[in-house]
Amino acid sequence: MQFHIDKINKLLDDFDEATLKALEEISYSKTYEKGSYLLKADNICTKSFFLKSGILRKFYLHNEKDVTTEFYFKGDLAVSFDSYTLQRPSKEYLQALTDVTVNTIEFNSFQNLKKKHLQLQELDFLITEYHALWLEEKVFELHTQNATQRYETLIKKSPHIVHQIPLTQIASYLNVSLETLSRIRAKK
Amino acid sequence: MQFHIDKINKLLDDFDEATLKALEEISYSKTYEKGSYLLKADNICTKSFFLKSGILRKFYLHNEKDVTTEFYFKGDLAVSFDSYTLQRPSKEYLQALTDVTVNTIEFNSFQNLKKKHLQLQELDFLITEYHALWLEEKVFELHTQNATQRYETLIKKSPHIVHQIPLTQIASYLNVSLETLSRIRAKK
DNA sequence: CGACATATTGAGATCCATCAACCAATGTGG
DNA sequence: CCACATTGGTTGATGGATCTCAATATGTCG
Repeated sequence: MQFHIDKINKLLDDFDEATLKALEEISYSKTYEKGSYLLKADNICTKSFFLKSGILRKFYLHNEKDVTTEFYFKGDLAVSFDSYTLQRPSKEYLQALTDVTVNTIEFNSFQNLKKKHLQLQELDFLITEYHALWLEEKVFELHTQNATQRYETLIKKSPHIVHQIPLTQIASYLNVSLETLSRIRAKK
Repeated sequence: MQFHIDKINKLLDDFDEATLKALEEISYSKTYEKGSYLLKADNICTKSFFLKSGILRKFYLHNEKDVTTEFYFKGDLAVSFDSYTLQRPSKEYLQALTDVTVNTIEFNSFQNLKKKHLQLQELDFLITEYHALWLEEKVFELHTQNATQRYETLIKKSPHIVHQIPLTQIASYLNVSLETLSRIRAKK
């Protein structure tokens, strides 16, 4: 996985002046207050959010409970993937867990820019590949690990999550009840 | 999802003569006997397989049991995604469940061809997107559905799987024990 | 038919969700 | 600055879903 991140960073380092400038021209900075929504269900995800500071979470509602699908930190790129890709209504919400500053790029602007800048096509491709690899790992973990193991994997991969985010949301991210997660932690 | 498949088909319909011809030149047909392996774990997945006839399955070993990750039918494209993408050793096996005929394309040949043919870049991108969408759906199902519901979803989405494939493998695909799946079916 | 793979059924064990009570920390209105 | 509400977390008891182990049945093919 790290290998793939390096690939993306290398591409970014090699970006043409022109490409960089064009990207800057279509992106704009925005801040959101803690608790507010960058995207709500039933709306189309027409923007991508590059997180400059703060924490985001993505979730959907299922049987009146929320299921957290991702946390985003500084440097992460947040979208509701299927809504963004297919430009259809989202099942997911994007919410600010803290005050947040993002660089925003409109889907349409980016698509237009891609036509002129081959490096952006490459970038988009690598990011999509990365997302798919990430999802494969997630499915693998859901298939092979129990609640305790999933929690341990999370700690190993993203120790910062455990320190900055309420247990309730971590539990829903791990697909475990709050109580079970609490017990898992008590055992150590 | 269907929308995205249509998008891919439309692109294929619009392919240049030159692109089509180049593709044909680097692909070759091959047959495998029932039970044989197109890819084994620890090897790098250097080929993609376009299935012309027969059935394939993809799986990995975990605690001495196999976990089936996918079935492939006529018209499907089979690779071990992370091994193919990163060109690193595979955790997964690709096995012929029946006698099988595939069109094979080498990873390297395809990458070279992509440089010259923009339409192939587009195709690769759309296929990767499709794979990611597919995985998102799978994670969603694992999070929200119990064994019975997952089985029903499978029947609805891929009724042919249930008729042509041993229960043992369907069970491991659904992440359910053989016994539980057998009971689920008995209840109907 | 006999042998081997595949599927069904039963009984007990295990993991985890749910429900409910409780506690601690934080915030808020009066 | 206190009383109370709210949020987040812990703990206990119970039940349900599903796994595991074991016995039996069914199917298939040389």
